[in-house]
Amino acid sequence: MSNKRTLDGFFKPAESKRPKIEASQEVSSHASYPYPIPHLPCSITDALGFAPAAEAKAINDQPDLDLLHFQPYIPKDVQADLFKFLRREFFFYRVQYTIKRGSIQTQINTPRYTTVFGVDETSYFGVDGSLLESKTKQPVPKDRYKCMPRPLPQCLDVLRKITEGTAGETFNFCLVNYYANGNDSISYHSDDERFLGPNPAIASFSLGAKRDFLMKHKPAPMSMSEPAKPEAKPLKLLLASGDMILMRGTTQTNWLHSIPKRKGADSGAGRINITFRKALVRGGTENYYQYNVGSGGIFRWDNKKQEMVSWKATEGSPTPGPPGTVSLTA
DNA sequence: ATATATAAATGAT
DNA sequence: CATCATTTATATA
Repeated sequence: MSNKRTLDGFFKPAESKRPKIEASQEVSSHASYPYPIPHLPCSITDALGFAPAAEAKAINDQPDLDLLHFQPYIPKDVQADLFKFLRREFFFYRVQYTIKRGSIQTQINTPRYTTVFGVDETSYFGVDGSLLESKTKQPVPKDRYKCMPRPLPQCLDVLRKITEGTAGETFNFCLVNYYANGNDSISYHSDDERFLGPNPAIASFSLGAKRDFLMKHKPAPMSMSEPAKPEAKPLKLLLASGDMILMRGTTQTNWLHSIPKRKGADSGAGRINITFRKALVRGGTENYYQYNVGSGGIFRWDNKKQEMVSWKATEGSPTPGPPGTVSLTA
């Protein structure tokens, strides 16, 4: 289609206003994706060259705590575009399960949307997108994984590389969470799974709505009767769009963190959280895909409804976005 | 089975 | 009422 202005177009201001972000023609495709994911628009990629946009504030004045807070990391002028791009292009899952409370079955909707990319260090993706063994460079046996690992799409891989440079660490996994509103949350936990190794570094990005991030030291193991320890007050950080926190050292083994539910002001706005981490062994891959993808359906952002809607995997109807040339892999 | 994890429910300010 | 801290219930390893 031609970009020449027509008389018709002249009287349609909506047409000229629309493309705020230049659409990228290329996409990341992979057999494990429900549909191809567009590459990052170069306006965003270019701006990311200036990241980190601020020097980090070190937060290490408490026992076993070692973290850096970049406010922001993503340059201000593209932070909103990046948020919208990712929310629009990614496929999400809302893991649900049922439990019995007393006698009544209740359905639990995991209070956030999730999606995940990556594979642990024992494997990597070849240029054609196939999984290879790190050790032998041979194809991994078909039954090695119960899940189907997904390579990072280009748009995340760009961010990954920049983050690796800042952190002085390498990452092979990317977890993406979407907190649709103040009712979405995650309760206190640590990212201290064994498959991450002893002192995992985790880079966590915030985009979209501001949310509180609470951290508290793990309770000391209860010893016999005597020492009732006074629990220290949780540390509260307000995470804004474009911020990044790098958690390292002994932080994960000794601290818990959470995103609590929030009412009021920002409660209607969505927040995307992106974490980069490194899984060392197979178990990490299985775990992450099990708990962040599960077996439920796909959700996508509906710009008209301004909410996540379940996405029908009807044949051949891929992205609402522009069809482009297909790159072989991320 | 003991321990850990997670979200809901409850109680307090 | 919103937030915070604690407890409860269940699941899973």
